[in-house]
Amino acid sequence: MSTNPSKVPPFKRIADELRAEIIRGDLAPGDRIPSQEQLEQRFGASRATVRKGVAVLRSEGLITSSQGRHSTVRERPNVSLRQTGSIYRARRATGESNYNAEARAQGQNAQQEIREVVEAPAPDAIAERFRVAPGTPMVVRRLRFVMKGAEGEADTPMQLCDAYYDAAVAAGTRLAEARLIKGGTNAFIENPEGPIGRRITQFIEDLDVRMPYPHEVEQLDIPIGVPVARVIRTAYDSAGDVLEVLDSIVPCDRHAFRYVIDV
Amino acid sequence: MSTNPSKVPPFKRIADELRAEIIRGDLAPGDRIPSQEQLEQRFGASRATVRKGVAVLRSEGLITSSQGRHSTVRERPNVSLRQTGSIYRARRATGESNYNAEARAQGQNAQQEIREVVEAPAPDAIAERFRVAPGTPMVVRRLRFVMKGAEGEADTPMQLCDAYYDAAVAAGTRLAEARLIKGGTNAFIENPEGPIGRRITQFIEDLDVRMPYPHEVEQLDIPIGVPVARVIRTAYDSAGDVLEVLDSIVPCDRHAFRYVIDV
DNA sequence: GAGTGGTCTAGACCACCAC
DNA sequence: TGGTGGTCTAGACCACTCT
Repeated sequence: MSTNPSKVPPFKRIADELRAEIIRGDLAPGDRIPSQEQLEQRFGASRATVRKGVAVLRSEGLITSSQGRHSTVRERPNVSLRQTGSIYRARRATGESNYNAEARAQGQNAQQEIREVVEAPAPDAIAERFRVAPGTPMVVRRLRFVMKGAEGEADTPMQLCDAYYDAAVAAGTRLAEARLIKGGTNAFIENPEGPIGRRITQFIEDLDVRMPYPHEVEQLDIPIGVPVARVIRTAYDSAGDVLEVLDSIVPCDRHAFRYVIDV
Repeated sequence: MSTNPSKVPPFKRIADELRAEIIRGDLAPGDRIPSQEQLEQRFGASRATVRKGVAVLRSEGLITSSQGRHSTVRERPNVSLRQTGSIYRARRATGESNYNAEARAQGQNAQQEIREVVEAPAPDAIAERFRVAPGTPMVVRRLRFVMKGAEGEADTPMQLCDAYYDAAVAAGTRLAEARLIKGGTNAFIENPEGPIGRRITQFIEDLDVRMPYPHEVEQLDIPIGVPVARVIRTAYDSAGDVLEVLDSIVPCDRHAFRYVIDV
C-alpha cells in the first residue's frame, strides 16, 4: 500500500533523480555516475530497470557510456560559433573562407576535406531553390569540415556540406575540380577576374532540426542524444539569381548559431 | 556456424530494418508498424529485444507509441516557419506582432497566453546581453505561444518565451502589467507616443539546440525524440542599447527557421 | 582478474484502447 | 474481451577496460 502513491515508475524515478543531480551540478561533466550495481541497491530495482533509467538520460544527451568503462556525465565539446550576418564581409576580407576565418577568430583551426566532386541531377530541395526542374544537371562539391585537434588530439568532424552549382555555369571551372579552392567558393564566385564574377548580396538560410540518421552518426561521430541541424543556405546576387546552394548537416553539440539581422 | 558473422546485435538489426522501411516510404507517416508479437516472430527474438529495437526508433523521433494503441510512424505536425530578416517591418506593418503576422501569412492562427509577469533579477545569460551585472532587476514577461487548432481540434503549444526588460525602463509601463499588448511588445517599445519610443535597428539571435528538459516536455507537449532550440534574441537600437531580450524554448518538430541576411 | 557496461531470454503483471 | 504497448524481475553470457 501507498509506498509509491505517486505512481511514478521506478525507471523514471531513477532517471529523474540522476537528472536532477546532473542539472544541479552535484554530478559535474566528466564525473562518473554510480555503477549499475550501486544503482540497483540504491533504488532496490533490478538491473534491467536501472539500465532503462540510465538509457533515458543517455537519449537525452546527458551521459555517455561504453563497454568496460564507467558511465560519465557528458562533457560538452568545444562549441564553435556559426555566425551569419553583417560580419560576413569582414571575415571574408581575411582572404580565407568565411567558415575558416570564423574558426580562426575563435582560436580554432578549421579544415575541409573533399568527399567528392561530381556532376549530378538536382534533388527536389535544391531544384526548388534554384527555381529549376528537379533533375537539372548540377555540379556538386561534397565536403566534410573538421576542426583540427590540439597536439596529439584527434580531429573533430564539424559538418557535412554539399555545395550545388548550376552545371551550365560551373562546368569547366575550378568549381567542378576535385580540389579545394583557396579563399573559399564564395570568393571564387565573386572574383571579378574569374569566370563567374557575380556579387553575392543576400543569403537565405533554412534550418531544420531533427535526430541524425545512421550514416550521419557514422560520418560525423555523433553521440547518442545529439540532434543535427540541416542548414540549406541559398546565395543570391542583386538580380535575384541563385549563385550557390549549400546543403549542410551540422551536429548540434559542437555548434551554436548566431544570426545578426539589421531591420 | 557463422549465422551472424557481421556481429550486428539483433535489436540493432530490428531498428535498422524498420528504419529503412520508414525512410524508404514503405511505412508511411501514420502507418502502423507491426505489433511486438509479430516482430518477435519475424526476427526470432524475445519481446525485450524487440522492444529495445523499437525504442531506438522512438528516440530517433521516427515512431510514436502509447499504451493500448498500435505504434505508428510519426506524422510531422504542421510546421510553422519562423522567419527573421528583411520581412520584419512588413510583417509588423500589419498591426500585429511579428509572430502573429507570420502565422497569419501561413494560414495559421497564433495566440499568446501570459504565464506570469514579474520583476526578477537577471539570470547570467540575460545580464550578459544587457551588459549589466547578474541580478540586476528586470521586468520579465513569461508567455506561452499556442497555435489554435482547427474546429474541434486541440491547440498546439508552440513555444515558451521569457521577455526581459530593464526594470529601470519598463517598470510602471504596460510591459510590467500582466496582460497582452496589442500589436506586440516591439511596437510598444517603438511607439513614438509611448513611454519608451526607441527604434529597433538590429537583432542578434543565438540558437542552441539540445534535447528538452522534463518541464519543457510537459509544458510544450514534446514527444520522445524531438529536440528543442533555445533562441535568445537581443534587440538593439541604433545607439547599440539593448531594448529587449527574448529567451525562448522552441520544439523543433513544429518549427522551421528561416533567416534572410543581406550582406 | 575484477569490475564495468552491453545484450539477451523467459515469464509475469498491468494499463489502456478498440472492437 | 482480446490485443496492444508499458513495466518489471531473475538470471545468464559477453566484451571491454582498468589496475
